[in-house]
Amino acid sequence: MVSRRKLPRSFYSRDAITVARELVGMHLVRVLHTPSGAVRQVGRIVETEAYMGPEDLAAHSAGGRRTPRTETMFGPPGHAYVYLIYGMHFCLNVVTAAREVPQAVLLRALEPVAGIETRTQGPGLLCRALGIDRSHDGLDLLGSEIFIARPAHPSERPVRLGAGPRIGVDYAGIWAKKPWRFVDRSSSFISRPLPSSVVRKRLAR
DNA sequence: AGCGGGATTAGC
DNA sequence: CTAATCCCGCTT
Repeated sequence: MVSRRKLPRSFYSRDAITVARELVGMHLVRVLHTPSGAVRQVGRIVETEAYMGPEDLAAHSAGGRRTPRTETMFGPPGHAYVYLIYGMHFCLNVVTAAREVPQAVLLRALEPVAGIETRTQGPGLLCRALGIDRSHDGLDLLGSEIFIARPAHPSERPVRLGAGPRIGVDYAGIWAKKPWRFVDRSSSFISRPLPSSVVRKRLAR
């Protein structure tokens, strides 16, 4: 039963970098409760990004900025932070750390496992495929609508973790260069390949 | 009130 | 490379 493997609050009660690394390979589960039953979608998380809060200029919570939009990030860990970007796409994040510590992990891509019919390679596409929007902001990820679980069969393909700079945050100066984007290098479903310099560095070892 | 821009995507 | 599209955060 998947629910027994649902990640506990303690998993999210750590810094965003740690959570972002460990979320790669986990299963994101979306359950649509309809009058005629429940529809379950499952995707393997293959790409994440950590946003470290006040000091991280790439984060929405940079400088401790607390506004109606970012309020959820200041709340307890293990909840969904969903925002609208470019007037047309939603992005799903997982709140981490602790109350008053506005850190989060952006879920950037999934590899379909069950019930996913459209592309999930990119944060906007991921939300579109799972029907996630601003109405899910603040949702508890230990609930039954959206949650994350450890794969039922650990014997499946192992994660080959790779890291590189985060996407689309060039305005953040040195923070844009931190290797806080994590991908499963064994997956062909990430939104974009890691920079060649990173790959070269890894191969050179 | 008004204004500028964005943790993206698709299309030329 | 650029348009699309609109909410939000900050300035007047």
